[in-house]
Amino acid sequence: MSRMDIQTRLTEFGIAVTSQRLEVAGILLDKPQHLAADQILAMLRKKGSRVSKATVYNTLHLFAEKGLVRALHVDPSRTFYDSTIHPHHHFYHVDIGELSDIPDEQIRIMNLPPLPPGTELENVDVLIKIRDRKI
Amino acid sequence: MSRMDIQTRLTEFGIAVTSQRLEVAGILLDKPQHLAADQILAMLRKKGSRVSKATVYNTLHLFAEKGLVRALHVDPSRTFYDSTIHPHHHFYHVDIGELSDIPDEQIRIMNLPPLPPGTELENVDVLIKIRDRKI
DNA sequence: AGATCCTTTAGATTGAGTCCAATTGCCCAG
DNA sequence: CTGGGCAATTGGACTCAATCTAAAGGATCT
Ligand SMILES: [Mn+2]
Ligand SMILES: [Mn+2]
Ligand SMILES: [Zn+2]
Ligand SMILES: [Zn+2]
Repeated sequence: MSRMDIQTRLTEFGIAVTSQRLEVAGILLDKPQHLAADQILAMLRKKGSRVSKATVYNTLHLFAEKGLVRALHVDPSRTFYDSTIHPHHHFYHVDIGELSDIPDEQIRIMNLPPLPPGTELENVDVLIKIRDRKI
Repeated sequence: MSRMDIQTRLTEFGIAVTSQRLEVAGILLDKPQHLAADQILAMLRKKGSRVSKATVYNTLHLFAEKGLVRALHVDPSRTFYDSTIHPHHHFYHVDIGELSDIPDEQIRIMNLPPLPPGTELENVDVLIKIRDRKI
């Protein structure tokens, strides 16, 4: 995704463009992936970028709030940000703590229960936990 | 659940009985609920119990490992322990950060995708995120 | 009693995430 | 241009769930 495309993307989602936001988006939106804030910060630093930790966190919160990326709470120790916003579900490989997208989008949930009164649906997450097969 | 029942429960799950473990189990297994370690610690302290923080954490880890309770990673800030181990799914009310069981157990997932090679299924979690209805 | 082994404990430490007050940078009115 | 206004950024202090450590406690056996 080119610098220009990213700029357009931010604007589409109602996010004011700044150089720091372009840098963070440039890393996360590069491909379908799940990255934690500290991983993004490390990648920025390796590139020689000087974006601060506070800004990385602020920016990811803003992106998630505006719907440009999706926050995932799976690993108990940190929040992952998903560059894919098209609805999809995940495998979580518990032995290695790694998250991957479910290729088959055909998962369907039958008999969705009635929601508690006064509430509305935000979204449905299916998380399939897998582990190494023990022979 | 009586003291004696809890004792039996621990033994069934291969957990050596100690007074601290009975106290922690006494609180968590009291009813179907989702509690974080610090909530359990606070409840113990209010009762005048002297179980240490380290023991509460050790104990909950042990319980989850042995299958007596289930750890849930939903709230990004802490781990909740579920006293219900019968397979079931959850609502997560994002506005108030509260977890509740889905009453209708009839949720069914169709078209479960093939697992990555060399892995086996551990379990499937469905998390339905809900929020206050905006009029 | 002593030896062995598991469990508990206080307190220090870790680390993701948040907060804050000061600074920077951008945009526009005069 | 110029400087006032305002959002965005920043370093560093701070929070707090969770973990670690090394010492003490407790049970069981001989
Ligand atoms: Mn957050
Ligand atoms: Mn844990
Ligand atoms: Zn994904
Ligand atoms: Zn539950």
